[in-house]
Amino acid sequence: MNPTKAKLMLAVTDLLKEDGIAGLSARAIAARAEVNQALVFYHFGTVMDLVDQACRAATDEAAASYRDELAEVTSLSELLELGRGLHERERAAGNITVMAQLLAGAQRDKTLAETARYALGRWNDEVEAAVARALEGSPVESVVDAPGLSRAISSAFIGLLMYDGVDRPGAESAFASLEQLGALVEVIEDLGPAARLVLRARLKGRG
Amino acid sequence: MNPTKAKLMLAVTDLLKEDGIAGLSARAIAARAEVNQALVFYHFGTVMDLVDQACRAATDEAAASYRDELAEVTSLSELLELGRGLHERERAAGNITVMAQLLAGAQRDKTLAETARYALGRWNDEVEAAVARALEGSPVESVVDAPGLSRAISSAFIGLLMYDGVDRPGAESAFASLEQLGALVEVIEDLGPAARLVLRARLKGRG
DNA sequence: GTCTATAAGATGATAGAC
DNA sequence: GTCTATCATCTTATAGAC
Repeated sequence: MNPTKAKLMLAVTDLLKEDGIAGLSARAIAARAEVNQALVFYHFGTVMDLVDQACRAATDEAAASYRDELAEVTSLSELLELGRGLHERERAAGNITVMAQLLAGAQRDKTLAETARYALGRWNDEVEAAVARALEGSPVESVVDAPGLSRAISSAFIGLLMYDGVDRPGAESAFASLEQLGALVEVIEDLGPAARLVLRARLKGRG
Repeated sequence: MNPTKAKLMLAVTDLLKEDGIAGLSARAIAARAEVNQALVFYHFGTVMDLVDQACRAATDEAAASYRDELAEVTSLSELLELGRGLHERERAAGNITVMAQLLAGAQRDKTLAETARYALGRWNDEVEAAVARALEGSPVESVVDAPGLSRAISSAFIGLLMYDGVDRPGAESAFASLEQLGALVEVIEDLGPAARLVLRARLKGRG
């Protein structure tokens, strides 16, 4: 990989984390990378193509870095614990912030929408596998499916980190509540077989 | 209210819903409002002041329109049911999309961050009251608090609607999973007093 | 209050020297 | 591959006619 290309791609995600998609421009990116502005177009053709490649690469890297950790998850309790740590780290790392800004920009730009879909999918590949394992043998297995739950977790993280950007205490209390509801599910998970049957019967009677 | 001011303010939220914060400009807003570009500055001084006023007004109106509905909520089941309808309607109305774009833009602009904080707070005033009522007497009352849960619900909605923008089926399945987990909480809510005590005891043993 | 015209600067993108 | 210089076009914002 050409060092200038690498510098430009890194500058994109840095700026996305700090300033968001709104103020992103070829000149801002080049300045951040300490590189001549014309090189953006020499190496990537258009600004959007640079953003696309930078975000895909960053997503691949981020997903891979969480891969081993997610691979060890075998229960909802472990998933919940991992979520707590991930939330803290993501505040500093900003991978989810990049995704949130991608989603915000996707409304306008179709190229960006495609990039966002890729990032969402890539991220989900890792999360869904862990969720599926955590759900296995759990009494809530018959209630929720792994594809849906993993996407719910992802979107909740995205919403939470955006909320965090303007109201940190509020986001903190929101996350605490979600954790407590998660603990509730854990309690159910630890229920005896008799209680499980009662629960399953009651849930059957609903939507 | 001056009709030109009103047209400009409406144009802002329309554009925010359709194109997002990224492409927003005085000229685009004026064109959408079918009004001369210079009138943006005559009436509002700066573009950001126009965006600020437009979003605050739109938030007040949206929150008020949901107020009566939220006022009738007295249980988690009702809250869950309202959430399903709200999700459908918000996809068309776009009030939450406006908030998401506000949050995305807040990363860069401090004025926008203040606007986003206002919108989040205004929205929360309505939701938290309903959540507090729904939680009253519920067995989960000792587990989650209304301020935290209402903010969790808000941020989940924001994340879900952003997800929806690029992957509708994915967002749909995510929402379905959250609903099913909500149904689980409902089942717990309907538990007898003996089961409640067991649950409370088990939860005490945790964080 | 609304218009035209314009200033002063930022933007994406390209041509051509090195 | 990198630079300077430049393009047409876009941006916010203002001055002044009506």
